[in-house]
Amino acid sequence: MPEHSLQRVVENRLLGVLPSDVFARLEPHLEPTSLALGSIIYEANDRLSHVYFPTTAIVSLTYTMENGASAEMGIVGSDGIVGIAVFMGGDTTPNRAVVQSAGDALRLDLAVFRQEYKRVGELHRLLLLYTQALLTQFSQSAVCNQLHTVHQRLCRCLLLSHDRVPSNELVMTQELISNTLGVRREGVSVAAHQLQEAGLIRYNRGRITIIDRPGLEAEVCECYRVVKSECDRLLPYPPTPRPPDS
Amino acid sequence: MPEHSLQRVVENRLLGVLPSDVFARLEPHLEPTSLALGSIIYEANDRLSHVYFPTTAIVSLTYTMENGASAEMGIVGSDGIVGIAVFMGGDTTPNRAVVQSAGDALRLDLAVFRQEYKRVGELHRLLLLYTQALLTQFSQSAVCNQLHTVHQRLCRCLLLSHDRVPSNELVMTQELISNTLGVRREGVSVAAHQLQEAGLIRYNRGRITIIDRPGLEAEVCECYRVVKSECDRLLPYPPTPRPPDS
DNA sequence: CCCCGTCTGTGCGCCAGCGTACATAGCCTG
DNA sequence: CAGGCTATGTACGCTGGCGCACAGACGGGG
Repeated sequence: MPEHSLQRVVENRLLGVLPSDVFARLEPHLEPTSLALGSIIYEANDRLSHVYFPTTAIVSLTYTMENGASAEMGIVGSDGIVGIAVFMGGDTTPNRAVVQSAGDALRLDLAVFRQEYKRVGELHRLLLLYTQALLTQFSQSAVCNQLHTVHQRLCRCLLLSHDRVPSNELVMTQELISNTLGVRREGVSVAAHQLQEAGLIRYNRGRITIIDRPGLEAEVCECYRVVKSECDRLLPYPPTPRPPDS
Repeated sequence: MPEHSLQRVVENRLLGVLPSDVFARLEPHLEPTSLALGSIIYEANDRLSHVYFPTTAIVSLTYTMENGASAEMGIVGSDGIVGIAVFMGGDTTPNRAVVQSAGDALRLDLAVFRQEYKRVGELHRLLLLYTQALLTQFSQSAVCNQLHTVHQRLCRCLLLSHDRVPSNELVMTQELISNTLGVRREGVSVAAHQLQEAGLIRYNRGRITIIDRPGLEAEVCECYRVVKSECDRLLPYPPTPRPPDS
């Protein structure tokens, strides 16, 4: 059996494209963790003790205002890492990380992570590329929030989430979605209802099933495609594991 | 005279905090350029030949939709660098860089820049810190665009611009501001009129003068403070040159 | 099996900002 | 100094989304 067989079953895109020697150094320290819906990985200005590589969970990066209102700037799933501030040098950020769809992640101790990062090798390179992809997410959120309707933005949210999860079912409530879109829960309710009427999704008490993905793609604004294609351009899929459309 | 005397008169925060040996290597290649109002430094997906360190100009990073509508995700002034994609590894980004307030910049050839960056020294460290500050700008734009009024966001735009320019006068038209805020020009017109009536600013055909800065700070949303304090936390001012409040 | 907490649906008055259309007012140029 | 271009002011009807107030409706626990 090939020495990197373990790597193949690791369903995280960043870990999946690491050279096997780098992965081998990290692998003993990767600790499986399950992330519950709505739980908070870090608060604004928290110092982290670990970084997280989601596998089936989706984590939403949001900012919460003094008055309690909140909005999202980007999401991290099996394509990325939670905790970029620890390698960008600032250690903390003003946003918080909330689990938006329940699932699993691999967490890695900060000391181990930093040691590997300092080698300025492939991990370093990949993380900066990922950070650029995240920058695109952030910027497109700014644009989309300003120029598009709740309906369009809900489609974007569903598609981005679907891309980062292995199944057709998203475990997320309309309440949580409204916090990330920065709109009222009722607004999400009517928009979701329309999508269900149109036969694009089905949902029930916190479980959303994507039924007609091409249909959603037809309704979504160009922001989704910009983020998606930039993400694919910057971080190719792993060579052998599960292809994107399987 | 100290060997880094030239550095002191360089009114760019990033260049200003470089160790003098690093600056000495770059200095011969820094080429003064003047940036005209509304001119475009790079288009979406352009490959750059230089990076730019603004000194008195302000550059707005915006995305333009297929239908021509646009919105801003962040601005770069004397605190930063235009062209982060060249060191993040992606080479291009989906946004464009437009000169939002006329002024000057120092430009640096890409080959020279990359050579210094590859040393993974102080320049490398500072650029990643700056990128994190920019990430905060992007994310706060996403939040602010969703949750705040045109009035508040105009104040934010004026204050962020004022922070990045040595004088009280901003050379920018309401038309350009409306492109960055992603709203109608008429909307900017009424908001600016209110600020003038309140005695906070004065303006005339593309020239805006900040009269009452504390007054603006009283009207702006918390987003401004978040960006400002994160920026100051991550990138301290140069030790000796011009203090921030002079 | 029933109860209660959570999740979702719906209605109504309100307002910020849009789209459109046009008016005025500086500045530059001839 | 006249004419035209650019920048700014104003008005009006329209609509997306807000705030609020409830009304179901599903599902897990006692």
